[in-house]
Amino acid sequence: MTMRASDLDRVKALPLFCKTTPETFRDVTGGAFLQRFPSGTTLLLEGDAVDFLYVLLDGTVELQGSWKQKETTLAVLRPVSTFILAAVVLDADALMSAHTLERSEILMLSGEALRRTMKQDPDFCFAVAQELSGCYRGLVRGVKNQKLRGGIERLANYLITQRVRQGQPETIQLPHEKRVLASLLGMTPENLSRAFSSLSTYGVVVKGPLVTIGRPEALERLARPTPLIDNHMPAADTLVGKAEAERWTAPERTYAYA
Amino acid sequence: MTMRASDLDRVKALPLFCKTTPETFRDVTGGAFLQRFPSGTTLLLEGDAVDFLYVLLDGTVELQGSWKQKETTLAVLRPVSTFILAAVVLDADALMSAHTLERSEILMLSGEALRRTMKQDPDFCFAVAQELSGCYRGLVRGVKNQKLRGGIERLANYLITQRVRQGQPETIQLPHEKRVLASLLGMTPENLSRAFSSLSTYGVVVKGPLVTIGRPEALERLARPTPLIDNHMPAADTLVGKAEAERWTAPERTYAYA
DNA sequence: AGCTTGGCTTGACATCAGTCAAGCTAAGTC
DNA sequence: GACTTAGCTTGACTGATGTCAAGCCAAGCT
Repeated sequence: MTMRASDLDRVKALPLFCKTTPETFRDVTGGAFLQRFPSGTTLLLEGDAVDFLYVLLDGTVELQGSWKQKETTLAVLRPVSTFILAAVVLDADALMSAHTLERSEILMLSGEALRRTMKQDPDFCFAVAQELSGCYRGLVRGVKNQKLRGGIERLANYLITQRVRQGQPETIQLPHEKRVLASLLGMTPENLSRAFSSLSTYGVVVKGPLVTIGRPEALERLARPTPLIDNHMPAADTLVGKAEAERWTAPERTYAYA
Repeated sequence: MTMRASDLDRVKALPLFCKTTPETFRDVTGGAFLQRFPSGTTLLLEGDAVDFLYVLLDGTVELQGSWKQKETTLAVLRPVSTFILAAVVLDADALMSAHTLERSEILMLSGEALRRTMKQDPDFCFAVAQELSGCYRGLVRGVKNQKLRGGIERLANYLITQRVRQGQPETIQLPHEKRVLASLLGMTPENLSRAFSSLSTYGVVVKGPLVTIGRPEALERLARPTPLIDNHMPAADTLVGKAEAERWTAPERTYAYA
């Protein structure tokens, strides 16, 4: 409940809000409240009515879908991110469940206020539409990744993307547990292990959460990343949303393939 | 170029436009033009800049993604549908290519005009946001379908969904070639054939494009459809967009499973 | 009618991915 | 420091899916 001014500043800096007028921002954040959750808390279950737009300010949140005892990770979020925007806009039930992977701080904005404000402020509404477009395109990339590539190729591309986001170091750090990564990549933990070991041929060495990419060129020849699937936007100090990430275009690079 | 008044009426009836003022509708459709394409025409390639919002008025359009000589079908559209809305809103490159599967009539609306109008008319902008949310949720369903179910289960659920959309007849008609269906379901044509034959155990009989579902209950026990993945909205006479389909909630039914 | 074509099917095979069970390792506990 | 636990890894096995090649069938053509 206690909300620091700095928290609101971080929300205001989100692409969704960074161009809104102070009045609109006040309207949307009106009945908002900040909540802290321990690790492993379920925030939302599939099928639940969605009353709030969630903004992750600190910690990690996993979005997952399930069917017949099986579960799959659809996304792993890090601060600062919003989630379940689409369900809020349509005032519909959630299609995925959300739970914390670490102790997290989450700001909850009234969905009703958000919809009302959208109808009043066209600039804000446009920002929402842009954010939704970005989310949509992120999912299109995900479907292509899933349907067109095999497990090892997905892992190889994941590593390359992480390397770019972390500033091209020789050794990158996996941002979450391997079992979560496996689920995100659409494979079992056992298979992820095997995929890692088969990448040793390409100079990849794993040591706990640390992955050293000895020969990036070799890995890229296998992975064949393309801007039409992989968003290689580097991590910036500026906060960036799904929409901005989608507007960004890759610099000249050796994408030799269609 | 020749555009019938009835064509515009059908566009106006789309959920995107059905609540807009005549002025806004005129603004958006201002520089629009209608074009006819033969079967097999490529409308758009992955990576192309997107200058228009496309509205399919007649025929069939396939959206696909590709990587390394492989292609996969992301959606098959029938009239009346819009496509590549997200790319238009962000003024970004297309992530999927589009081509006609039949002779088609397509209305092309200026993307620039659409974005301009969104910023002027909050109600229209809201309708766009709703449509985008619907598209997003459709993709979430698609990812869950792909990652959580096996090939046979995907086919079984596809058949059940078609049965609902076609008004629960005993025999349904596949709306497109089997090779397209295979790609849509994320499998090879060979495997689709085998999947069909393994469904014969559940009362499914295939005769060309006609599929008879002899024991729907048996098929449902295998398929385990759920409103969190499958959108069983019945085909209505009223034109329906992605957003409306998402707002619709399933009637009481025997979803005995989580 | 005979021919050609494209789409679909079938079989044999190779490859890939999931499952089960056991063992390893590192972190936290007492 | 020994114990416990959770996460990860490894191996053997099974089942699912892709690949290649051949054959079938119906539609359209000459």
